Amino acid sequence: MSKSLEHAARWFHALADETRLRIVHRLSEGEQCVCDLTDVLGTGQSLLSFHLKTLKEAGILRDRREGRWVYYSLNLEALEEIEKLVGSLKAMNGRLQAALKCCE
Amino acid sequence: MSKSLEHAARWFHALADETRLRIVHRLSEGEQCVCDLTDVLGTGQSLLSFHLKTLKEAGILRDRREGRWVYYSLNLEALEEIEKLVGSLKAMNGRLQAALKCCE
DNA sequence: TTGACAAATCAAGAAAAGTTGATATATTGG
DNA sequence: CCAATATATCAACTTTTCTTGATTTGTCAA
Repeated sequence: MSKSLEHAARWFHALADETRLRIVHRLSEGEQCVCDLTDVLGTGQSLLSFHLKTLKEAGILRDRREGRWVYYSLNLEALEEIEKLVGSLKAMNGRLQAALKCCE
Repeated sequence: MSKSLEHAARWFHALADETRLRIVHRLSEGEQCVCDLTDVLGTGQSLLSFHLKTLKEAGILRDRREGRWVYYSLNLEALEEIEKLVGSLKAMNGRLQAALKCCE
């Protein structure tokens, strides 16, 4: 755990922003090119680029260039790891609860 | 989803810090009083208080006063919701993949 | 090759979050 | 009630992150 803390924190930080969550949600429908994501933000293109970079560097998105366009998609492995991590945080606690329940 | 985005972002933000993850990890062993958590941080007590507050306000921790001491514990429901949320982000994508696989 | 479009990068400023030390509040034991 | 201990809050400061507009890079089509 201790070594992966930094990594985990980076994951959560990447998800800790409404706009980025909106992007991830959009991409959960499947791969999309940047140009199709522009409407997610009311504002400038550079900001979208910034958020995409943040998510990509955290390992949550992958990108792929195809001619003029760049396509982004979710990295499902990362999301799975995050899901497991969250699960593991409550896991031990749950076990303790269960253990206590049996001894009431 | 759209209405809960802000809430979700607050959850992830609360978890987007190594120290707070360390606290959560500690608490996954069960409820602990603040005084037992002081060693999680190398530094001052007010900082610990700040991080606990951040986690509590995000709904991830509960607190309970018992005499002079305040005990913090995980809010398992919140962690479960977070886990489900992360799962749902990859879910549709997974379904699409599965759907495609069957038609190869 | 040039012009047009997609996307990334950069620099500068604004906003938010983290950190620190000092002080306040609450509770209990003496 | 007073002194001691646990925890929270506050104000000031530092650091990080977000946002914007301008510039750059890459790719294609004419």
